[in-house]
Amino acid sequence: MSQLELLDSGGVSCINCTRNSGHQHVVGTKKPTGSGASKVKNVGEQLCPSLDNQLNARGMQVGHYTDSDGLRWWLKPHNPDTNGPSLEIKIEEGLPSTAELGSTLISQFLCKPNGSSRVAKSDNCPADMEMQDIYESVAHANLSMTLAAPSGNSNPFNSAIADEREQCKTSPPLLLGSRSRHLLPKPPRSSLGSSLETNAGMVSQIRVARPPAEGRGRNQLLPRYWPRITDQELQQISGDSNSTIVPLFEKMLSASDAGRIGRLVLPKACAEAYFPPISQPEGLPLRIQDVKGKEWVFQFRFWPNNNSRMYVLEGVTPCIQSMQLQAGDTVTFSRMDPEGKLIMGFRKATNSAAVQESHPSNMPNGSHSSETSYSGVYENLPILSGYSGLLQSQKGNSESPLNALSKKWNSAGGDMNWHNIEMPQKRTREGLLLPPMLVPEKKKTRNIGSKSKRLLIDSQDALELKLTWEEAQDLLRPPPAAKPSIVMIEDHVFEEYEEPPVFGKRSIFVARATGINEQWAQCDNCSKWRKLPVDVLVPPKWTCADNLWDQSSFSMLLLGVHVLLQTN
DNA sequence: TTTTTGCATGCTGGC
DNA sequence: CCAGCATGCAAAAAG
Repeated sequence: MSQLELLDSGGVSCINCTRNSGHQHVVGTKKPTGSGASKVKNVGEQLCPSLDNQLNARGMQVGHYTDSDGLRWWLKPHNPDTNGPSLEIKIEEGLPSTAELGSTLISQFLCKPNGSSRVAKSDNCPADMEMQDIYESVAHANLSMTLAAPSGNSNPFNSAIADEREQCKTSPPLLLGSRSRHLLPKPPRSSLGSSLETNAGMVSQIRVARPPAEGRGRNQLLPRYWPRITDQELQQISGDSNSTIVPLFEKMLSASDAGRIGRLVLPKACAEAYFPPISQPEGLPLRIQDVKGKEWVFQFRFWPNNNSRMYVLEGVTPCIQSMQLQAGDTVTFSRMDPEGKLIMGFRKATNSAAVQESHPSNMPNGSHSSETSYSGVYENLPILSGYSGLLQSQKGNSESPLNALSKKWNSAGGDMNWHNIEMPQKRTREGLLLPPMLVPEKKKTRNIGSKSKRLLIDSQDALELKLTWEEAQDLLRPPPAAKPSIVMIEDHVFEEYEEPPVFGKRSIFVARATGINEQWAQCDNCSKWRKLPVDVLVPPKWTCADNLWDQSSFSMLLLGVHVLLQTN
């Protein structure tokens, strides 16, 4: 087992022993080469200026989002310093899962009536044009954002590497010149009008997969590793300090990761992008602060593997145990700039079926969410709670969105099945046509393979669809010039925008409900609108006679956005 | 005998 | 097809 040494690092609390300061956990350091605990010591003062400072100075930091351009921000360069060094945005592997799902879903909804993989232009669709911009920026632009090589030997890890001598000796200066940089977009913010702007604080809690911070390598991180962190969590991490928290990546723990071996396999691209470069298999000790403020030193190393490398963090068991993590939970890695300190957070997979067996969700409405803990703050972070909207058809025989979706879910040959809209997996539903987020997948990720021992389920997918709708809300906002017509549904006033961008046979109506926290559904029989409990799942076919009150929640309806699909 | 370690194997998803 | 990665497994080390 890994050695555990306590070295003087000052002011670090420790839960494995009762003392609160003056020592430091050093784990995973038993190394034949001697690059282990015995070599771990306090990192010296910064030897190299941090590139991140430069980046931050260029507005590249992600700690604070103030822009309100919506999803476009995600996918477009954000370089306020147009006179700065040459930047190109690189989106090599695709969109973040959320953006991918969201924009793709919307595009499928709105722009792909024929199931085309391309986004068709639509001159009578301003929103479409916006989305098309997004798509084209993604589809065309192999946007590579590379910061021109800065001078100097910047090292953002100077406070994370436990042994700076080894680092400097074995690792060349970061290949900053080749740093591929991913823009750090703002999370999608609803621009749904004044009624929602009053809830800006809530919006900041939207959990989105953020395109990761600038990395060193050229490898684009897979969206599943993109950090999902809310603005609120960022603020919790940074606290009142001037530090900027840069979400780096996250990883769902596999059974192996969470096992007793104490080896956390790191995604190669993440390791190479955000952790210090290592040239020797034994790697180097890496100092990481966990959510409780404790500092751990893990051995960051790699194994040769098929002419490649397999990066691992060794000695994570005590840390994982202290966080009470298990397979399916997610660990997150962030960097605190300008110190360059690595921060390790976690998010419990409360919506994991496997985890639920022992940790049923305590969400009062049964909605499944995830909880991220940073800096010792562990609390439920409601993901768009407090609002529900309507996702129902227009009156008459109009096909509800859910209907449309469910049909597609069950239509293998449909032109808008979930596979086509780039959900991670095919979405075939049985029984109640639940939205994907509410139905456990037989095979959600590669973690759930043929091997029964693999326990993981993907807690991200559910979130992704939710985010899809969050982004949908952002995308479906009416054109600025659109003037709403006021309609009354029951006693509630809706601003209904009926400047229908026509996509094939569908028209889109976006209505903004003002000040409601209710869910309404239209009876398929009598066409009358009924107020339903927020937590009720509304199936595609719903009549007043249906008793739905004890169904699980349907949290796709959020922010009071009323998305109406109408068949022309 | 148990645990740790280093590598191998094979599945999976992306290209 | 191939890279990535979860996990298996055997050898080495430790108890």
